[in-house]
Amino acid sequence: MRKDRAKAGDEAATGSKGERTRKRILDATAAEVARCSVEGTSINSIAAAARLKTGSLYFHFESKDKLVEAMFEAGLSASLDRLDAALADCPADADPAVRLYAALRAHIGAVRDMRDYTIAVLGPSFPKDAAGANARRLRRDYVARWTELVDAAQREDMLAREPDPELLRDAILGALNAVGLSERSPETVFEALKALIGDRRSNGLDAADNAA
Amino acid sequence: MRKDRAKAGDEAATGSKGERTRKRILDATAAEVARCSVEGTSINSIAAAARLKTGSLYFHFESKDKLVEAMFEAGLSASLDRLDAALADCPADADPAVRLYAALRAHIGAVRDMRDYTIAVLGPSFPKDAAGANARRLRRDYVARWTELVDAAQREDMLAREPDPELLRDAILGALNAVGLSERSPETVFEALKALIGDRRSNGLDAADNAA
DNA sequence: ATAATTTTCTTATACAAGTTAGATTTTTTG
DNA sequence: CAAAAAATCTAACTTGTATAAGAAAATTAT
Repeated sequence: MRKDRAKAGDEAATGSKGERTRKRILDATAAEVARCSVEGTSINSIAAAARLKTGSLYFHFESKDKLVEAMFEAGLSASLDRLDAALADCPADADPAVRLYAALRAHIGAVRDMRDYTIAVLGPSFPKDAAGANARRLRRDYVARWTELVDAAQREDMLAREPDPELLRDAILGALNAVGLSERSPETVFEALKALIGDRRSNGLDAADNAA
Repeated sequence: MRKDRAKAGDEAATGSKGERTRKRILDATAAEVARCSVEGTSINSIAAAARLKTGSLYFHFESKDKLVEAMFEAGLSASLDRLDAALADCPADADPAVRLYAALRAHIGAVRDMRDYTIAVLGPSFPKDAAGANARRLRRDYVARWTELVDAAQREDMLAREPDPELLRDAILGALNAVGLSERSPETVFEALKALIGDRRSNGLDAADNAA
């Protein structure tokens, strides 16, 4: 009955007891879902990971589906917030490469800081079709940001113009997801993606590397 | 008790009745796993999709795990065969771009011709750690081919040299998987990937587009 | 066609998962 | 500290799932 206020990034042991265990349950859900995908995780394992008995979960969430959905929403809205913050840091009229690189770093940073949530949400486990209207909307917003970035990059000839922007966006996000979860340092991962995506304007050599 | 002979690409209604239903079961498994991931699919739904009663599956496969594993093996070995055939068609000393593009086309073609198997195997559902030693070996072989391709491309300066080849390979495969399942025509998909990957030697304009 | 064999169906069992309701404990509040 | 509220536990019930064994049907060979 209580309105949600818990975000995925917080760390301190703040809020009432209820809010704290609610957060613990969401964290546990993210961890389990990241490991076993949504159908593969039982509410038993979630409860165990949250140091609760199975039935107790139902005081905080009315069903497994609602719980998973809440976890998705928390992860997605945190990722989206980070992305928007990063984009707000560089002016809208900045070079598309700068903005695109900022987005790459934001995504990689999100993976680093909220690994389980990110894997659950952006990674293999996410059920593109099920997963509640709210989560779907957040995810649509997230990829919409990338569509804009790619589109702008194409208009400025940073990226090839021929391919459909949405196809190119999916390819970039696919690469990002595949590599974002790697063990390497965020910088290494970022450099690899930058090298893959490239910049048609700077022929051969790299030049535009001025990010926030 | 019968040695396996059914591959994933065959289409004709050939072989004894047992082999035909065995194939039907594998197809159904691929379809269900592609839709719901491995833990999400019940042996009931597989049986239904194969027009059988649940118990009858156990005449052909001794357990759900073995069945899923057999499906993985069929899909992987078919994909690998296609990739190797495509690579055999262009000489080992061909330009790395030509070989890389051939591999891209082979992968996209595999997705097109055996959609469910490919989604199950290369897509989100595949359990990287579980899934039987045999399937794991096949998958290792598959990505190994790509490592070689990327490595060669880096040596010839088609791709940037700095990024770790395995990181670059993962990024490319990630893009490939994300976009390979798209509804667009294989050519469109291929062109988008080619544009993303690019060729550092042909600055700006495209030139090397002579594939098998 | 008849027998042998292969394939499929039926039925039963055991277990795990999601869920609920009520008792019990903990936390908060006056 | 006592009463109210919030949080957790216990112990069931329900359903679905994987699997096994034997009967029934369909295929194949003779």
